[in-house]
Amino acid sequence: MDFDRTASAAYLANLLAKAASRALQALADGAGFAPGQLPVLLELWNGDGLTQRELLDRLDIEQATMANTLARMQRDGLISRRRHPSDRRAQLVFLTQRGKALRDTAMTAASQTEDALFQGFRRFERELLLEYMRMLLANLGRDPRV
Amino acid sequence: MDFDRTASAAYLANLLAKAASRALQALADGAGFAPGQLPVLLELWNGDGLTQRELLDRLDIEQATMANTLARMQRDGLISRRRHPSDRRAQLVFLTQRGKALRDTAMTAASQTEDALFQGFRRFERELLLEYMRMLLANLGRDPRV
DNA sequence: AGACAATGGATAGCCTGCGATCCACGAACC
DNA sequence: GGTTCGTGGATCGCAGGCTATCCATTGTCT
Repeated sequence: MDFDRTASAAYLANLLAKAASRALQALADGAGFAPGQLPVLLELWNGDGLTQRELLDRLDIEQATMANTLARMQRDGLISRRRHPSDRRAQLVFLTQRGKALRDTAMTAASQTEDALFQGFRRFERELLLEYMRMLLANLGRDPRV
Repeated sequence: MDFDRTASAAYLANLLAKAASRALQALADGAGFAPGQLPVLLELWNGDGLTQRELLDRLDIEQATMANTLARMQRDGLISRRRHPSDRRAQLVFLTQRGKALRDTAMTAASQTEDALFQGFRRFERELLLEYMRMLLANLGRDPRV
């Protein structure tokens, strides 16, 4: 009883995540952000002034990871944090000018990565693949909700 | 111009890799190995006594990562290393009894993870999805060769 | 008001990934 | 035979995941 790695969705997903991250990183390096920061940036471009908790509710990463990612983003000058007006435990996360200015470049980098991935795919194939992936996630109880 | 994370293969692949790794880990923890060690174990069950270099040629990870993974596996008592008979730079990697004994448990854990992933999929859908994922990898120059 | 539970975040320690370096040995070439 | 180049591995420093804890504050309940 053998186990063929190349017939394992878990293994291929792992390879794919690594490869896509490297591809994105190649574009992101010059722009001044890291792949792991993109999801956070996407949320913030959609409206900043959120607490860490609110960001957490929108992304599928753990609180500890978020805390570290935000710390790196602050170090890199992408965000700043201010005290919450009424809850002294919380902070609000805002984009800096640099963070805001990154938007177009980063969006382009993300789109280019997607396009590279889907070279040679027909539209319906692309849609189907995405749908399958969402089904796998749902099977693991990870609905990429909304 | 928005960017919908849930319509991004890169993002979904990332989620999928994380979720699958967690699912596998839940099963692997009791068995005594870590998810990242599975690919190496699979190669070694297929025939041990390889050098680090030979393992590298068969897996898609970098040398530094392999060195660390092997160190952890040795620490955990899964492998042992002996000097290469004719090349004093190299070492040969062998499975310990514990490493060999893990095989059935680990294979089962891997299969169960795959089955969980593909719940509700028809056979041809499963095949198609795997094929699409391999195509994406090929587009990034990462043919999971052989 | 006081006690206790719940919540926002930070931190520590681990795994898995990467690139860059370094060291030791082997191979090739004068 | 010596110099130079290449190769097998280890190590460092960092990103980004995770769980488990801890701290401070807020909320709740009597």
